[in-house]
Amino acid sequence: MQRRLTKRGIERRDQLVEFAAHRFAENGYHPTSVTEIVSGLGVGKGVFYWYFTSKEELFVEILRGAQRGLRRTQEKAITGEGDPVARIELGIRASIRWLAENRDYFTLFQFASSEERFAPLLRLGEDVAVADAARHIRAGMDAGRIDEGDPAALGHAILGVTNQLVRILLFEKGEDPNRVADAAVRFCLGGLRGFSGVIAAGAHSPA
Amino acid sequence: MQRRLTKRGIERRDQLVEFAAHRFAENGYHPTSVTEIVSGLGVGKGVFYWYFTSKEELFVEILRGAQRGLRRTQEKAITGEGDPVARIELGIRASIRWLAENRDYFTLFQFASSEERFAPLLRLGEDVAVADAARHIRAGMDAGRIDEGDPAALGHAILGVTNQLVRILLFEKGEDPNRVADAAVRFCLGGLRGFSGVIAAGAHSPA
DNA sequence: GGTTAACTTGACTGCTTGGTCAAGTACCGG
DNA sequence: CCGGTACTTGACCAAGCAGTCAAGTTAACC
Repeated sequence: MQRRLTKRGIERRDQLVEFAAHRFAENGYHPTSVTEIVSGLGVGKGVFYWYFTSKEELFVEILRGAQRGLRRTQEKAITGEGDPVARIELGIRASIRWLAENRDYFTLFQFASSEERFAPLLRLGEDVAVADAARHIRAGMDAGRIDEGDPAALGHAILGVTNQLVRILLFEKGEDPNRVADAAVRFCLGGLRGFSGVIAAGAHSPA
Repeated sequence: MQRRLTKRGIERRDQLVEFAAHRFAENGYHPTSVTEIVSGLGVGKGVFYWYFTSKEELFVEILRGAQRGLRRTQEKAITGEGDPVARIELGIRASIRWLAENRDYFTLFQFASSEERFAPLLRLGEDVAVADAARHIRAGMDAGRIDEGDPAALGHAILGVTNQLVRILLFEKGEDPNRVADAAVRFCLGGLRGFSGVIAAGAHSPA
């Protein structure tokens, strides 16, 4: 049950969330202890457990908040745009911008998707994002602008490109977010247009 | 220094590696203890430390072995193919097949890329894979078959699509690996062909 | 100023871990 | 068959963890 927090309590709680998110991203979820989090803020252990029932609850809340933030950013970016393909592009650019500004959350998403206790939540958030994208992809197909295919699968392909280029070009090579977005948009829109026919002989090898 | 192992020792060591890889994938690296690994095999703790100096050393060895296996599979798949675009397709298909057969390693790659002590090794393996792909991409560009762009970035985009579609369509939805490969190849070859021009007005928002 | 509840401290507890090591067993070569 | 080395056992240790809680502090309301 949600306890009533004062202004001071809300500020402390937000501080814990923000600091913990950063430490989890820098150091890993498991290697980061509750003691490290509270020591880093110069407070006692009981403060932590006043606001959260467990370390895991805090982490789940961080993930959920990040997912909401990303989704809001994408929705805001495409509102008012009539062309479905342009909406897809704006969505890609918005998510890349958000990820550029929220590197910690990006890292936490990556970790969470590979640990069974958090993967379902991550998957849920991805499904929401992909369902959002799939609507625009379907609209683009109806307009004859996008090749036939499974909109959800295409949405996931876009997600895969975005995440990988953000991780490599943005975070590891430090390239300009706009250039990273240009590369992602180019590849993804080309991918949505598709590519007919199988080229390679023996591509479907016998089982 | 590499100690001399007997046939029995080699078999035990391989058994530890294989069982640990599975447990790490199922349960997470950190939540899986050395005790759990040796109990699962019905042996004592000392066996583990006879072959490995630490839990971390075992994990690193598992990652390296998996990376070698994936690379060998891709190289075998494209050997003898003259068309660079076909080589790219065959490489994508081979990696999807290998990942389908080695789900545990896929999960471990995902985890490792988000933890700072393992991310550099993962990144190294990815760089090798992408450098391999970039050669074919460059050859395709020289032949006028692939759009201009940074071959390494395009290689990473392919990696992103492959990993995401494998995780979602193959592992979570259980689709046929060939269909997953078809979707990946289609999107990637379309992406390599590129997509000219920026569509959306205001795509480059002011900072 | 007094009362109350939110907020805070940090010692403490029970538990688990990674890693060690003395002693025992198995196997192989001479 | 024996000696030597590889392999094995599992109790033990030091360290650290997540989480608890009695007691103290702060701030807001009357």
